[in-house]
Amino acid sequence: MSIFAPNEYSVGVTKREQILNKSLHLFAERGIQATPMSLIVAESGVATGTIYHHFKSKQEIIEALYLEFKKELGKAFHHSFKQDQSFYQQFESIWRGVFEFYLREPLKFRFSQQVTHSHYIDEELKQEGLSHYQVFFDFFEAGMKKGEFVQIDLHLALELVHGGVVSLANLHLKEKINNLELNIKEAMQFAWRGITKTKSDQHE
Amino acid sequence: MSIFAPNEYSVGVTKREQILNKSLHLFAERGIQATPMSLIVAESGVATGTIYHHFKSKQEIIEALYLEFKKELGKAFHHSFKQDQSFYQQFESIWRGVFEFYLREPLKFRFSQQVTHSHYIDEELKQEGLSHYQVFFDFFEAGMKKGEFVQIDLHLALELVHGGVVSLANLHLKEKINNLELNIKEAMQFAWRGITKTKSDQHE
Amino acid sequence: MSIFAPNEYSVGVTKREQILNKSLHLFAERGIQATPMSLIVAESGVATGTIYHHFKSKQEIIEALYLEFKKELGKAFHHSFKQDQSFYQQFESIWRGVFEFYLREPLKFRFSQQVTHSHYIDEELKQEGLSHYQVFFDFFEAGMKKGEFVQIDLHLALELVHGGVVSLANLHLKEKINNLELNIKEAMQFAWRGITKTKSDQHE
Amino acid sequence: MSIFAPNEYSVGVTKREQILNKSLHLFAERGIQATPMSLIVAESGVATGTIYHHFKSKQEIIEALYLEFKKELGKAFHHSFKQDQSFYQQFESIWRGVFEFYLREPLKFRFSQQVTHSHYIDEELKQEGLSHYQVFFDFFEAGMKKGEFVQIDLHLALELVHGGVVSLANLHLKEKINNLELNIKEAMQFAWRGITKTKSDQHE
DNA sequence: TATGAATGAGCATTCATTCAT
DNA sequence: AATGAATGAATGCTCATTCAT
Repeated sequence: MSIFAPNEYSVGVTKREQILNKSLHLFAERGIQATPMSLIVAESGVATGTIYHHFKSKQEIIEALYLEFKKELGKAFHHSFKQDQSFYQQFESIWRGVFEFYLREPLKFRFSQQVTHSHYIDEELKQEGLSHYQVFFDFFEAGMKKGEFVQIDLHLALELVHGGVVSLANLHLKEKINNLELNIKEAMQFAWRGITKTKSDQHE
Repeated sequence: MSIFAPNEYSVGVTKREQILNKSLHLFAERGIQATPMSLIVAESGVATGTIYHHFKSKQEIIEALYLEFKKELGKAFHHSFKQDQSFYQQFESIWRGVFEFYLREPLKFRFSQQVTHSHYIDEELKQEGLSHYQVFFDFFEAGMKKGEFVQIDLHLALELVHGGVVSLANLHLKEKINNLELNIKEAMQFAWRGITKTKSDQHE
Repeated sequence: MSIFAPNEYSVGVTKREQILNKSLHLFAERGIQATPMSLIVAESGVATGTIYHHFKSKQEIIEALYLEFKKELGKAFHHSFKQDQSFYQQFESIWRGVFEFYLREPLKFRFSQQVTHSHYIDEELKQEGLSHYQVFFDFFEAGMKKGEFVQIDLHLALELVHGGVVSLANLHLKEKINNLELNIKEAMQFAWRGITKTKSDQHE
Repeated sequence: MSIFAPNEYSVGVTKREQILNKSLHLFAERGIQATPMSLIVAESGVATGTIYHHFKSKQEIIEALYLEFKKELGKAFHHSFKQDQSFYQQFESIWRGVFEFYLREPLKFRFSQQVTHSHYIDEELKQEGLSHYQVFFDFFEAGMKKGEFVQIDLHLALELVHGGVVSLANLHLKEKINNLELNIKEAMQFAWRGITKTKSDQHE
């Protein structure tokens, strides 16, 4: 590839990035196991050896993508969080920040869903990712201390709230949602009601 | 196989069932793609040809297990539902019924988690499974009509409520939950608050 | 299969014949190697075991069909041969007899073509079939003795004459021949000129 | 592979050629269906993957060999043809050219016989090969126009003449022919008499 | 850094055949 | 005679990875 005749990939995109981009695409659309290295080679326009120059193995590509995803998800949590707001406003910021990240990066979202529920990433690596959620943990603990939120296991709370974001993103990306804005509000308030204390409708 | 010399598998278990049982085990514990047919052969104590006598392909085993799971999950919804009870009691029955099914059948639960987020089952087959949730849809619609539940897309409601059950089952099976009974109550009430109307803490 | 409810195969056709008929069909149309026993089972409406009750192996079915073919071809030679006719009339009878047999039984013809040029039938069995051509050998030898036919190796003569019949049958069955009657005459006279002595156009 | 340590195959023979050579050998001697890829691997001294690096499938090896054969047969037709000779001399050149090609390349000849009468090559690919025979078609048409040859379908003429070459080559390679030179002359003149017009011995 | 031919263990599947009923 | 579940060696092929250039 001459520098005088840059091809379609050469404009500021390194081979490493080409490989990651195409891998993400293929993993998300076809599934990880249905994406052989040879296909990544063919699609990303590099040679077999070049992939193995940048990544030790297929597993390492998966892990690189996973870590990148977790980092960006962490950012989505972090950036959308605004101090000096009401708990509700903070909650909404986080919820929307993550949801919008998923809609903005549907490939990364789908890839993460696959990886989370498969055996591609070992528990250890999954644990590492937890640090990105610190913002949520801090937010939720503060709410609990103030008596605004129910007393609940932090991890469980994260899963319950995050699960709702994922569910709506999933349904929306599958085009099963008609009125998106309305359902965003519903899903969000579902979680908000879930975590906040109410006096009346407690049972037992 | 004579009735006088039954082998270790012969007590009322057909070869077909042996194959399905062992496949479920291996899929759940090692992952589907990490389970070659040769391993199923070795573990289930049948010959290669016997597997292909009963199932057209590995894919067909996966689909058979998926359909079986969906059917049983449908039963878990159905059997735990008791008419002539308060909405809350009905809700709790369903929630607990499904949750208990997951704890009773952790292999099926794990297998379903894998399959749901992979490309092994096509959309069409996934749609078929929806019929099993009719009990929930009926229940939720009744609650909406009576003004007890929030107005929300039925599928979204199912996902939001079911997502909580899955989250807790997941954390529990990974031994991340200390006080199970307490967290069951919390997760359940998270969902109950989520779906029920409250007067005070609505935002906007 | 009850005697009160004979199925479509039972009218005077034994299972053995069903198997042979369907095998011939499948071998001719798909090729021998592309016809697994399981397909013969499915198409002939018998059980696997039944085939192996009547035939020791797939090879034995092929050989049974081959021998049947050779016998019928022998008959085609024999029956079409009429003594007390001119050499040309005898030649024409044989040529046409064989050609008509091929058109009457295209499946047997195609099967024989496959088998002749493959390794399914060993040389020994092929030799056995030669006895059926005795009629031709006798006819040709008589013609040579009378000085009507050229002095030529008998086997070669058979191949040369028979080859023309096969060529035309092949082209006709592939629908490459427009005017069949004309081309029959041409192909036949090609062979007749070939085997008969002429004074003029010998070279050297 | 260093030039200082060439292995036993490296003298100007690419892996691709090794594979084709050995495949031809095995196909011709054992039959195509009796030649598993594993045997080609073992005999050609390459790895399984290497075969599939050069050929998409076993079918593609067969097709490559078939096309190579057809091309060389075309050359045999073409090169042996000499303009400015009598029709008989042209005929003899072609006949002998093809016959000698078959004797020179018995493996290719046997392979072609197998393939021609099996289902390995589809009609379309067989049609493509016809272009190689143009020399014969031109020669024969010229002879017809000059009134030297009988009026006969070109394809049929090709088959009738070529069939004789094949018959003799076959018998010779099976060592059924004693005096080869004599029988070459006989078979050739059989065809020559067949295609040339004679005044006397026409019937009807 | 980059290339792509070469590798070979491993995979899903086929298929002729056996055998208990 | 007939059945069809069961067998397992063998097949064509895949695919992550290595290595010489």
